[in-house]
Amino acid sequence: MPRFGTERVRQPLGAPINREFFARPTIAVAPELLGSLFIVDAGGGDEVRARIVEVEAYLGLDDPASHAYRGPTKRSAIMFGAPGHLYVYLSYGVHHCANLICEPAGTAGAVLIRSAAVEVGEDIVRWRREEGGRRSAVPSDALLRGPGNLCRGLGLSLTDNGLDVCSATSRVRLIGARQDGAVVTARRIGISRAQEVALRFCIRGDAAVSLPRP
DNA sequence: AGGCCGATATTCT
DNA sequence: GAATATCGGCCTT
Repeated sequence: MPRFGTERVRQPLGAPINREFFARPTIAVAPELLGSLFIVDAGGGDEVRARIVEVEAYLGLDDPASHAYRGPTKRSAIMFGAPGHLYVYLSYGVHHCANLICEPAGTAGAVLIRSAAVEVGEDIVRWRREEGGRRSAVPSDALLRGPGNLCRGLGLSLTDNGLDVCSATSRVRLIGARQDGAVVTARRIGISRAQEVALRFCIRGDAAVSLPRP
């Protein structure tokens, strides 16, 4: 086994991200997901593609801000399961949040996808974010800004919980891509415990990153 | 530019 | 009963 935090799994550019990539320490996976393309089938042969610009790492039994902190529950058990799967949960009973499971099976960890920039399918996203029966008029950069908005714009909900993003036939997939911008770290958003650790990773200066921008 | 609030599922006290 | 990995609207500086 490689030592914690030192191993490298190089992603073939433009190719699907494989399970080995996710079966590593969450804290190593999180920043390397920046720049990757998140792909969601939209029905009728259409798809939405979005470039990930902001993520947060949520660790396991030693991270008080993680759903896995108190061990597996009905909701959080998936965080202890196989890597490369989607963990979608309902936040405040209203908004969905999407995560990618990391670490080998048996060890908990997940990366929360906080924000992305729409590359393909902007009109589909605008309709998903409709307000008052009309397509959303928010600026393009804000369509998938924030974890709740991201799930709404991509059409992700509890029915997508557990999807294998490493499967070529899955409704939700990922394509690896190198990102050239600088990665900036910051403290995680909206938590009350473990506030001191810098486990939020953003592409510096990207307009699709949520506020407050580091 | 920032504070308070309501909506409300899951989990914890 | 209270807290929470949120968001948009409405209010006050």
